[in-house]
Amino acid sequence: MVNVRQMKIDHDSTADLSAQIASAIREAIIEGRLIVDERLPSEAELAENFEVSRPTVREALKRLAAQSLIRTQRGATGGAFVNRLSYEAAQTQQITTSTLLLSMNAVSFETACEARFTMERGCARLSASRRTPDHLASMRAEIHRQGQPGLTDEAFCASDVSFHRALVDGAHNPVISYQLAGAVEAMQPLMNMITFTARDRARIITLHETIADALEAQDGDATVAGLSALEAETQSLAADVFAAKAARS
Amino acid sequence: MVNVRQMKIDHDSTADLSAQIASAIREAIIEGRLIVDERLPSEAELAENFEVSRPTVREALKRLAAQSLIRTQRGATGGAFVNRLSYEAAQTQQITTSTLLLSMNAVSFETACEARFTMERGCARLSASRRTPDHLASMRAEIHRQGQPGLTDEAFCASDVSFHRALVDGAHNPVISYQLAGAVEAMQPLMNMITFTARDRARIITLHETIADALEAQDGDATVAGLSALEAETQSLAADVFAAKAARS
DNA sequence: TTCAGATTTAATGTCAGACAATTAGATGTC
DNA sequence: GACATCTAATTGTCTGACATTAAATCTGAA
Repeated sequence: MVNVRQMKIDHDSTADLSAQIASAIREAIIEGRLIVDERLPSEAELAENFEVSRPTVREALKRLAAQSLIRTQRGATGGAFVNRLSYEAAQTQQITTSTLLLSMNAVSFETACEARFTMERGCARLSASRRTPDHLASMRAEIHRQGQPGLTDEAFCASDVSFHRALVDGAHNPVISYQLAGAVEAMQPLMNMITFTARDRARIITLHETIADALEAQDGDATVAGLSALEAETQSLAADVFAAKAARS
Repeated sequence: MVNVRQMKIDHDSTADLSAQIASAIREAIIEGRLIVDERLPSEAELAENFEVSRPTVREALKRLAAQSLIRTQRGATGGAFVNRLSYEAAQTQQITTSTLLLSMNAVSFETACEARFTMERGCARLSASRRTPDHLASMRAEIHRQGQPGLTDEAFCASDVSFHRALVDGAHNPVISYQLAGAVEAMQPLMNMITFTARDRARIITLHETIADALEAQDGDATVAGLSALEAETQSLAADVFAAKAARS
């Protein structure tokens, strides 16, 4: 099972050697030829096997480390080990990628918002049937926070994100939570561009309460309806804000 | 706007210098202090600014390159440039991460399958109202392929994935397509563990036809119902297969 | 004047060798 | 047996050099 030692790369290719090496090892991990917690050969050995220098091997390993595919440990029994990709690490990456994707591609608020609510509605029924008192309590706590005077717009948005994540987590399916984390969190920078008047906040809070009530009653249809109403409210609010901005400039 | 030149790191920290440098630059990109296509200072300059050697800077840049945050170009006017994260690159990353997450964490077929169908149902209504003849044609083509004799199980699964991606793309929302790509594609390795009898395939194909018909009729409710039936069928099929496997061992 | 080709130059890509820092385990001492 | 020390293996970092690439510049001839 010392597969890494048989891997070869093409020295005549124009591509970076470190990129090629990283790809080769990445493939081995994805295909299961390298299993979780297995130790890779030392940097010196890898350098010899691939017939490159140690710095080149190190660049390749750093690429893999950036994707959380490996971790490194110093010392006598140290080395590079295949990492178990945790839900947490995967979520962090997902959020970073989603956030950048939205901010760099001029994705309209409308499109991103629609995506988020569409997927949230998908898990609304599951959440309605599985939500625990814990999740309800988190949601109620966020609603309460949202109503407090003196709250900045940014804090209001952050609380909104927490509210929605609690809703999603209520489905008790870690894969859903992971997938939706990106969609929910990536909206925050876009939401932060909006100024919420007291009336806006009141309307949103009322809808949040409607949704929480529906979940408490384990009423899937009502939860979906509440989310749709919230989407409509959010979209119209954003449309007003962006129209005003466009008019000013 | 030469912000990178003012960034500093903590040389006394136990953390890798290259990781610190990568984080600092990553933050700058995420926060928009470095904009798309902007050129970073040369490796030599970065080394001087951060007070580290060039190899250390290079390791940091490779980390960022692995996340598609930057690209590098050789030559006189070359350097490292902030990358526009494309939907394509983001999707590739998402699929890799999702696939690894499922394979490394012993996620049950049941959980992953539920996640996928839950989110697909979310976008079913959008797809029903927006699908184009193109999408319908792709789906019909995949259904036809699935019915061909001599098709391997692997090819059957691949076609199933294509069918579902066409359904998702029918929503005409790139953010949804991106988010669901991971959920849909990551199921493939799990599906590949199943052996499909001719009768199994026939049942699945019938359900696929039901779904395609519902989409063609722009009937959201029927699409959702079709997906639910397909989920039930898939789950019971998988349950049988895994029960048989457990009994044999 | 203009264009093709050679030259320059500024970058990244790669290499070799060295030393520092860290850590597990072996060794030795009380 | 417990504790301190030494040893060895490994990653982290540095220095300096050369190779490769590609844009910009210069040069000379049509």
